Amino acid sequence: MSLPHPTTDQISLPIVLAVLGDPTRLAIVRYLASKEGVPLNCSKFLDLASKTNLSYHLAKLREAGVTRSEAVGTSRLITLRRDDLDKRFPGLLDSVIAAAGTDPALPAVGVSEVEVSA
Amino acid sequence: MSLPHPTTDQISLPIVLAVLGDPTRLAIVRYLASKEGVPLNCSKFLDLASKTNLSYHLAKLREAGVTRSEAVGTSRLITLRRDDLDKRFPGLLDSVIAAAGTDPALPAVGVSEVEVSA
DNA sequence: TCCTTAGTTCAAAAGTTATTGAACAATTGG
DNA sequence: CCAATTGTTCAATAACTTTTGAACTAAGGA
Repeated sequence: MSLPHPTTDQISLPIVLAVLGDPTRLAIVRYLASKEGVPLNCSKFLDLASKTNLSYHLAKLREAGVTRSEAVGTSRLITLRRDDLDKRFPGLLDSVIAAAGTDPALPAVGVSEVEVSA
Repeated sequence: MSLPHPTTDQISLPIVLAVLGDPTRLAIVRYLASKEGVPLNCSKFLDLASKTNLSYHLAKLREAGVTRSEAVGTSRLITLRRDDLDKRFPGLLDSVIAAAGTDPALPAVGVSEVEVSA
């Protein structure tokens, strides 16, 4: 870990909700959740926004305590802070992700990599 | 009912999250949840914001589908749309309200009316 | 070393949301 | 009818957020 992250008890509910209230960031979180445990780098999200803009949104997610970003070489490995979020706000992340899955207005997650290694 | 409300399936997750991400509105929702079933009028929230500003925030909550506002005389009776939210996004409202209860950065709810009729 | 890849930073512009006060409308009680 | 109560609307402003492009840093491979 290298970049500044809030500790678990510094995570604030209104900030988490506001951060997840942005469609781009919600899509990022859904994608991370669908690949739970697999650290992803920013390039995985380039279909969602420009590189600069992604940097901005990923920083927001990190600063809110929703994701963890670890610098590895020139990459940032990004993971969901599921354990910490579950500890701090039990059930919240699960219900948000489940809700996103049933909101027909939101795009299906992970559509852009249809069996890449088939 | 008189003012425009979205139907249950028009309720959008990012909009609900963004609306609940504002501290004033989150406080309103927590208060409504603590008085579940009792319709409240705007004056109950005057400690949270000015009258004009409340009108704005209550309209946001209504337009997002979080609350229902019914015009009765010169009052608006405001209730949580718990049934609809639970149907649309199961568990979401509960986990948000529970999370708000355990976030020490948020004020305790319903403090300003300490047994009014004691 | 030089080039490429991965991502950040900065400043500007664009867009959105929140807050305010003054004026307004509608209902109710005297 | 008059006045008070309840809440809305409007326009202005303030404050924030998002998006952009150009310039940058840092690591890794040839």
